[in-house]
Amino acid sequence: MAKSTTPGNPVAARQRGVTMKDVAKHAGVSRTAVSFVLSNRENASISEETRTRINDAVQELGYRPNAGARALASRRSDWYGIVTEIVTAPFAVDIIKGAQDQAWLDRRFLLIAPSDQADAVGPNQGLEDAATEKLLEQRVEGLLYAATFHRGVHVPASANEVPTVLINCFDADGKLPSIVPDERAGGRVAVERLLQAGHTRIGVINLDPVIPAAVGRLEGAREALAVAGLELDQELVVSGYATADGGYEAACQILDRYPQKDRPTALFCLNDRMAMGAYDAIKERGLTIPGDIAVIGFDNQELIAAYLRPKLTTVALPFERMGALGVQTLNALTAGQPITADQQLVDCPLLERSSV
Amino acid sequence: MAKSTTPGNPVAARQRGVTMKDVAKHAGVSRTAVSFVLSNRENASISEETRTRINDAVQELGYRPNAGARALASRRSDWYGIVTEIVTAPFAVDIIKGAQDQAWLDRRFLLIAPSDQADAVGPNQGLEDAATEKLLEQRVEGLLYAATFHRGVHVPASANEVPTVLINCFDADGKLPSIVPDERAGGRVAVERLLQAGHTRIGVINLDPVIPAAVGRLEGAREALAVAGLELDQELVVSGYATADGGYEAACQILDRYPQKDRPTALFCLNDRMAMGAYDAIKERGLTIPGDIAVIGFDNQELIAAYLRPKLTTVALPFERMGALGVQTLNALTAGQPITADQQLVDCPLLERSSV
DNA sequence: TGCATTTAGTAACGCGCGTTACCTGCGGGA
DNA sequence: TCCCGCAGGTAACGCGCGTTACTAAATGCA
Repeated sequence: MAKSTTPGNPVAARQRGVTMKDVAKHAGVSRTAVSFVLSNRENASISEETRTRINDAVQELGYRPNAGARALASRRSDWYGIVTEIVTAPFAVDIIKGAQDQAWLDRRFLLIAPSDQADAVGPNQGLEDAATEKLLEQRVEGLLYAATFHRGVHVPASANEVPTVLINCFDADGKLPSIVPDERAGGRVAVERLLQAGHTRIGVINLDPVIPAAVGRLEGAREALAVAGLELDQELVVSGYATADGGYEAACQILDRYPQKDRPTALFCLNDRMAMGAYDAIKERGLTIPGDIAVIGFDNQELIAAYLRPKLTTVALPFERMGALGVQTLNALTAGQPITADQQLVDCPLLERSSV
Repeated sequence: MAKSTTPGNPVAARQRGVTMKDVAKHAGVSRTAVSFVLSNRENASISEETRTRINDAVQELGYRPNAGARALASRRSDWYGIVTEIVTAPFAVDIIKGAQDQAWLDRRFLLIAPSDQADAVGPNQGLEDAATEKLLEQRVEGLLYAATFHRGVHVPASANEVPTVLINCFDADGKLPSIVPDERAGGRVAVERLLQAGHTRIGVINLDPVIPAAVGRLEGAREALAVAGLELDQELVVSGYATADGGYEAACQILDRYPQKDRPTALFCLNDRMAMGAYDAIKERGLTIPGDIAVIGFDNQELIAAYLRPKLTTVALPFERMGALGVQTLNALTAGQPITADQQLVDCPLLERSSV
């Protein structure tokens, strides 16, 4: 498909915007004067009178600056780009929200480019490369990469041309700064909450044990138990698929394995979807939440956690905050701060609802 | 990998971008020749030899076009803008995905600007106006407005300066084209499915009766019943808050009102969240789904519908398709098609799972 | 009065690119 | 021989703006 614009400039010609030149003519001054006033130059000497005359002209003509031309002349675009699979798999969409809000505050524009990358390792980087390339063509001053779940990733080589920050993922090559949730602290706070409610025998419904989320959260759980002088009973840790069905099955195993007196009185589900399944398993057995079994989740997926009955107490992933921090970090880097491979850990707050 | 864009001299590339002038010098031709080759001009006469020489130079230097400069010179940006509250309330995030994928196919870039507008009517249009303004400063060639739920909206006046299309909402002033779900057909298909499964006494858990979604879906339900020679029993229609709790209570009302033989054998829940609550009400009464009571939802909120047990049969809102259609409509408008206030209705497909 | 500042503004250049007008050779027909 | 036409380019302009030099008048100061 070639460009379908015919030589005649059909559409573009229709709409010619008001330029500085027009404003200048209308105000009876030079274009330079207009530029000075609009950019609020400090050591420009423009009398108060012409200044208002120019501002009036701007109002009357409805002048609107041309961001592209400005970027070209000033050699800075005020744009950041974010490459993300989140558009495809919207689980962590709050990252975008956080980043965009922060960018808006900082008078920057965030260009969002989709990356359909299903797996981090495979050579399916076509679209991701293309997205990065497209963003660089727009002359973004910084790049963000955001993943739907915490993991290591490889970024396209061309990302090295501008400051780059990873969000909810980290550089598998260990060269770029990143912002990730503090899974361990999250696991700790979850189990602390259960301990505080008097539970000492706690079942854990685990994710795939190799992913960073599972490793961190479980370690945090161990730490919390250790502080209370307890140990994590490996028999009470059951892994399953990260779905409601997986959670259901894992919960059944844990609940049916013991006579009532040895049965755990609380379940720590490493994500909310599995907690959703665990609810079913518990209710099926005629047990109540939190009376007989307390449940605590992880992720704070609103649609689940806030709508389960009883509402699910869970640990939130700080997506929005990570997004904002990403932009702030980019601000620092573009301002000249040296690039390091630091990992910023962001707190995962406990959200009390009614299941503990 | 074979494409060695950066390995040459990444540092130099960062400091000052490679321009056409550099490519021209490297290839020993004029800048014009480079421009002609890169834009694939048809009636330009460039020998095959210099053409390849230029392309080689592009590769070797890692030249990347400057989108802003190109837009400035050619007076077309290839950008569309989308103003949306979806970033804030990600329920309908698939609209963005659909729009972005389509834009990508059409070699256009979609700029996403957030609008924090909580209510459609209030004068809280500050942020929305600012977003529109910002997009126009980028010289977008068209605008999309996307809402999280189907309703009438007012768009900022400046939106009239470029072609504008509304998605999942419609112009309260009746002047702009819009793309909305065919709620009525969706309601029809849901009830048809229940009828086909043999249900004739169907309870309806309704939304706020005045919103377009409720009006349309209910009307569709009536139509389907009429075709089967049945009438909608108004006693069986219960409204509630659009939440799981609301659905729970409404379901309780319906289920407890009648002796078993008069009890409806199916529930049509006008959204999935309410269906989620209805599940609880049904299970609490020792009834099974779909054995004793069939349930059908609306919206296809994946996190709910795909994870409820049994999985929820529901009618999907065609967000992705609406997004894509929005971009396609914009393509037509920017290509010169006259602007009308047409409402395009998009089908809501039935998703069979296990609750009917 | 004489000279140096300061005030108030303007002319002109260039950012990177698309585009139009032009220029140069060369082969062929009359 | 002359002229025409065409392949194969190039010079030059302008898109809208930031920015640096420069100018011309008003003011300060001895």
